[in-house]
Amino acid sequence: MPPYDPSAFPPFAVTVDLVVLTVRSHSLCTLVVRRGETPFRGRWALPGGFVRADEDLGAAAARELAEETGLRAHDPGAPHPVPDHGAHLEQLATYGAPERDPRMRVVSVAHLALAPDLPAPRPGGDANSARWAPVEELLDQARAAGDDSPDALAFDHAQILSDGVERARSKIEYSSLATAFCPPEFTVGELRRVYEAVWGVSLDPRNFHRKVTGTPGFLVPTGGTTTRQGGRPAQLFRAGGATLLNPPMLRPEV
Amino acid sequence: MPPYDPSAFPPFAVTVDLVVLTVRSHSLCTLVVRRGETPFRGRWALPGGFVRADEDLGAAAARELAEETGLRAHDPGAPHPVPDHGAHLEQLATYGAPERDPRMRVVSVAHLALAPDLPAPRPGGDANSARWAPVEELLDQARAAGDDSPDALAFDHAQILSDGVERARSKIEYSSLATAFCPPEFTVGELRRVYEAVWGVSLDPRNFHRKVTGTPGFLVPTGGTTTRQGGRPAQLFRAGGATLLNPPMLRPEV
DNA sequence: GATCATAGTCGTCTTCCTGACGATAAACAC
DNA sequence: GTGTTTATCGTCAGGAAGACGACTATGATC
Repeated sequence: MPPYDPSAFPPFAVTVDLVVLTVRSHSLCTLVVRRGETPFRGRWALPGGFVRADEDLGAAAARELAEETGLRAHDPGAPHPVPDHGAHLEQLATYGAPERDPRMRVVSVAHLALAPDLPAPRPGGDANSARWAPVEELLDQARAAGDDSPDALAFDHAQILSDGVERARSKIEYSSLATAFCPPEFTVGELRRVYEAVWGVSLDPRNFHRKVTGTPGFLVPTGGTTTRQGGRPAQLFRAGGATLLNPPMLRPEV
Repeated sequence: MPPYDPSAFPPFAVTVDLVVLTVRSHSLCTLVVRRGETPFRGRWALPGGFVRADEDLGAAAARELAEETGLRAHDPGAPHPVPDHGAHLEQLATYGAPERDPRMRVVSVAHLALAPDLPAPRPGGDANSARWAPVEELLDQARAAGDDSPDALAFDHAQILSDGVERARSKIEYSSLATAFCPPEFTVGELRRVYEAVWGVSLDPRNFHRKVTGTPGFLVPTGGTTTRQGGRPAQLFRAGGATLLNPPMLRPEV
């Protein structure tokens, strides 16, 4: 089979960028790394890198995630849920404006990862340093200072982050995805605090408890209890097999 | 600024593929073109093509859509809705498995377009011919005959089509997107038949009427009436400004 | 022109879900 | 013990949806 005519199409570089979200001290945080190279040297950016020649897009995202955080990604397409507790990873969207990278044509396939609270990030790859930053802070900076401010994220990463956060906010409404922010065993209160942090609202503990325990297949009790949040001991649960929440959890109007 | 080191990343070709959906004679249909070139010569495929060197991804999708159907795409990011009746166009997902194209590494950014019923497609580009095919027929063939059957879609297009249909099915639940399948003025019954065709169910006309007319901003009456569906004359409506449907339209369990 | 078929529109009733909130339970700190 | 914190159960009113009856206005058929 003859190869394609190389003049028929221009060459592109393809990268993956990661929006890694977690909940730390009651606020939604994302992983950012400081760029050590031009362009945008010294600015914060989402972790990411080039897709290798024989690598699938999802595999590239999983590799970058492991390099930056040590997390193993769950493959949503796997026939059985992976028993150990890795991160949820899904494709978010693809960004390919011609001038988004000043040096050449780069198309970036952004991915969204949701992880339970992690120890401080281990710097790796081309990053001088890495940190968990509250998303509100990052997005407010981009809105207030403009994209050219030294506090703003590099490239179009503010847009990618914004899209990723919106995806997470809407997806926990109608799926069990919020459990991806929790450790393997968790209490109803811990799950409620995840919703509160992601949505930036406060929820009625009694109605929330009724909703999540009344949805078949959403939570399965492990039998244990814990007092790690203080107060009366709470039942421990694992995520059940149900992935869709029907009817959905309603996000309160602001 | 020095260019990137070319050895740091492998070259990719980037294409856009289109899932163009419409409702014809009470069933959900998609546009497919017959391939005139290897690979998969003679097989049906989704329309698409290479992204040009200075072209944004959305612009490439809009260009391909216009070439294949003559439709102009609405830009969802535009500050005001475009008054004329083009198609809804949005990015769907990106497919980049290393062997998805046998000749070289191709990453395809799939887009989803929703259009009102159109005249027979005009063949264009590299397609020998084009047709509207019922999606159930196409997907059943892929499932029954396997991907190597001559009836199956080329490349991974059965997967892309399946993802696009699922996106459309879920998105009309909580948005006013179903109006994109309708002409500029339409009746409640015509809108209901769109939902019925996309979901493959039948809906109660009375409850549907109550739901869509009771949601503020969803439909605005034009004052006219029509009897083009037979029976009692029905009020004509245009799509209102509301894009989100809250609470959502509930898809009946199968 | 009467009858019929077709489609549209308005109501009613029951059931389910949610939001608001009272009350009780079981731990810890002092 | 008292107070504080968190968890859990229960009650009640309001809203939305499913099921379905009733009526209306057109064109088609006899």
